[in-house]
Amino acid sequence: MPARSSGSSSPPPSPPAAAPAAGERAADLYLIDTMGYIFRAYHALPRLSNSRGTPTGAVLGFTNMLRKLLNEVRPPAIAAVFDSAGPTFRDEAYPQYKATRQAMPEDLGPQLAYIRRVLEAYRVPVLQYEGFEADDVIGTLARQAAETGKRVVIVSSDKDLLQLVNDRVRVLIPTRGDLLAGPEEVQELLGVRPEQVADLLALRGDAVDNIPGAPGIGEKGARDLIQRFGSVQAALERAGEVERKTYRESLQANRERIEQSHYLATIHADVPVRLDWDEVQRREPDEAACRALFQELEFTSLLKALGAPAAPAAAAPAPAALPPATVQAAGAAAAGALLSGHRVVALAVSADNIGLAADDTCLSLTREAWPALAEALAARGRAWRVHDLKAVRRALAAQALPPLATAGVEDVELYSYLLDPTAGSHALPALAQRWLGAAAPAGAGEAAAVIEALARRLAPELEAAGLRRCYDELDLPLVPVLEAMEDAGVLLDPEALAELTRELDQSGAALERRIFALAGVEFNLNSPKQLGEILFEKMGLPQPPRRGKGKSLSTAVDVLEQLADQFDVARLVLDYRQVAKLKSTYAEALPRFADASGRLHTTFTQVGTATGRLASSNPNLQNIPIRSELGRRIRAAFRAAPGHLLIAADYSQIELRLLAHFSQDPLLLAAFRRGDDIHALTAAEIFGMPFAEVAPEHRRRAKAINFGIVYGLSAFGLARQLGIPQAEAARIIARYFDRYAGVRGFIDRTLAQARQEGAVRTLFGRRRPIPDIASRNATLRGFAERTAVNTPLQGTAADLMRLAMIRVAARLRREASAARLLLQVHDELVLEAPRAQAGEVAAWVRDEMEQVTALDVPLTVDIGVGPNWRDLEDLPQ
DNA sequence: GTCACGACGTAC
DNA sequence: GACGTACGTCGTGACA
Repeated sequence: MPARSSGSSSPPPSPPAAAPAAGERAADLYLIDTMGYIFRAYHALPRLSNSRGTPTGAVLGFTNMLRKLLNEVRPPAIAAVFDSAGPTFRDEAYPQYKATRQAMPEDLGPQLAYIRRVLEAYRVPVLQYEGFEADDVIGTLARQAAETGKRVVIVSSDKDLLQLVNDRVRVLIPTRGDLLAGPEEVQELLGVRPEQVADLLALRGDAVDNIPGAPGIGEKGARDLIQRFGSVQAALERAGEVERKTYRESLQANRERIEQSHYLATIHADVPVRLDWDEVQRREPDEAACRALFQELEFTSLLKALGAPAAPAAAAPAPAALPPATVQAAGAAAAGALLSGHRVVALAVSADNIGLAADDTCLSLTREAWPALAEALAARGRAWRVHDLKAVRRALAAQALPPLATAGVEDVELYSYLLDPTAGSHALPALAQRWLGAAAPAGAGEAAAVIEALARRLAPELEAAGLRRCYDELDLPLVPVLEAMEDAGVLLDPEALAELTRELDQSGAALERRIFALAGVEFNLNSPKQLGEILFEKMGLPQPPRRGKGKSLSTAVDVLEQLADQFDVARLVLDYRQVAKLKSTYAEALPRFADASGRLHTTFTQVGTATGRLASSNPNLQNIPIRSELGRRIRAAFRAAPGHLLIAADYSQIELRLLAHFSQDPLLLAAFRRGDDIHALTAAEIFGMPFAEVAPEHRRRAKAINFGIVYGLSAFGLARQLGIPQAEAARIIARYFDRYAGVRGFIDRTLAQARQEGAVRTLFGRRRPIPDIASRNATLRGFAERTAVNTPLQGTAADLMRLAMIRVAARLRREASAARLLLQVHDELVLEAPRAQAGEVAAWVRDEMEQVTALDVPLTVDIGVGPNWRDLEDLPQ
């Protein structure tokens, strides 16, 4: 199989400059869904025209896409497919098909002739067959090519064509950042397998293709139904089982229409056309014809590009060496040979597919080969290379294969994250593109090959950047800890939330009535736009300074707070907002995530933040309310299991302690060593008063300053936060730096280092690039500077917490404890322990956390133990 | 209807 | 211009 060339032996520059070109020979044949693309380009671009008034926007958009494809991918064979000019068999089957399709916009029609001339100038053959639509022609040609072992890429933004995707056929979606969709991406994008796309569209409909779909069933409903029943036919037959009335009745009442939709959505890959390889071989563009055409259209930038010499080949990073061909369907013998011949093996596991790679071989395993893999997984002394270890371990468990031991694993996702946490996606296709200049892998064998190549490519980078220790001691060992926490979940009391929902409903409705009465009109209270107009225009409240570039009047909490004393309506809106927020985001939403036993399993993302913190989603359990009394009702619904207690352990003032450590400021160091109330002390210092005389208001302002310092504060920001004049804020800040000169020094040193290295680091060496630190744009630079100051503090706190979690998890195992880690909320850990052991576990958890590392100030941990996440009793030191 | 985005608000 | 890091909900306007 012609697959990839092994490419040049010289590695790409490091890190890769700009956007690397797509991999050479990512496929053998490229088929463009021409009209589909043109419609997108037409709508996406402004209505350009040349000096004679000829509309040119769609032509330009199409030409740019085509040029990029030809130059960056250099397809070996390519064709632009058009729909039949006359009626097709679908029109005959369903006369109403396309009957309602909107007429082509009047300024698009004339552009089609130009687009054909563009294709002619670039010498890209046009395929158009009377009686057949482009989709069916593309489907047929792709099938024919794939059957002979060739790889095909379809260029289209039409969801319909995703049904053609398989191991050898992928869809390049220009409107989604040139996503190259293989079977896994289709699953990710649509939630169904490629062969179910037509079923999905039959229910959901597709306006672009004029597929009506089932009324009342949208994207989500269609996906759920197809996932549940497998096909539209099954969904129709078993419609009676559907709980949701809208869906059930729509299925039952629209059977014929849905079946028709399915027919229309199904691509017929068996139309009588034949792929002629000679015809589609790529040829060099006719430069003279391009030049003439671009002159006529007045495409000056394209003309300029033509004039320039061809891009030097060295500009693009050479593709890294990838193993040549995937041996499809490798049996036990091939797998056994690979495994016994290599100690280090890359492993990719998807839903039901497993790939292995080592050196220059990669395999997609058949079921027969799984026992060989199982044996290798269970053996010791082997080093595995993977992408997303947590997911791989889960996938193996789902297939009842032995667990993958964590030690020694190379996870290229974590490598990528450590090398640049801000790099954007760390998903495998993105890494393949970014580091190898290769297209997204299509099957499990190829995925393993890409992982193998990435591991070889990134491991030296990791060493060079001094990040090996972070990987070995923090990021890798954390993986199984997070996996266990997600698996454990946390018990939710749905009745408590149902009761709260009822109360919130009532008070929300009452607040709404009172607000409407004051406003004299009913409107959508949830719309900031409408609310702003009512408050500041109709009711004449003093208008806040308009924020940002938009002309909307801000109704944000700090604006309304200012008005709340004077205008009842502002207070009522604030109260309504709180009620609405708690109801929609928490009280109603959380129970929907609970499993059959009532537990909530979040997903912790280890590579989701710029600083090294974790992120939590689906549901996010790192932003459960705590500050207001009503909000704490939500927290009270997080319960310990029967016979158990929750233990919450949080680092006290960890970022300010780190500030003391980094800055070596004598006042801060002394304060933390004495165990002072740091905010009260700051108040005494900046307001020049004895400690004993500090009033709550002083402390509040000092607390805002302390937080501000950690966030890289400005006088403007502090003024807004405290609602004081900017000049006063500036005086307070000046006074702070006067008293805490060490902090000034820390900020200056950090900024100097950021300017010099273009990056900042945490105590453990975790690195974050700060590219804008040298920007001439003052806004960008200011942002970069604040980031540079904040990241070492926030990031070091995150590192310490990672280490503490690893230690706590290790001790739980060592002691064979029945307690479990459940949640992490940045500076807090939540555990669940049998009642009898809770006190003892709490005591040693505190100890492990406080002793996690030695700093120049003590770390202190506050511990609470109780039946739920709100009612916690302090465990004294 | 779908989608992307901004406004807003919750946490640390 | 707007003090750091996240994620979820809602409304909106553009596109279909």
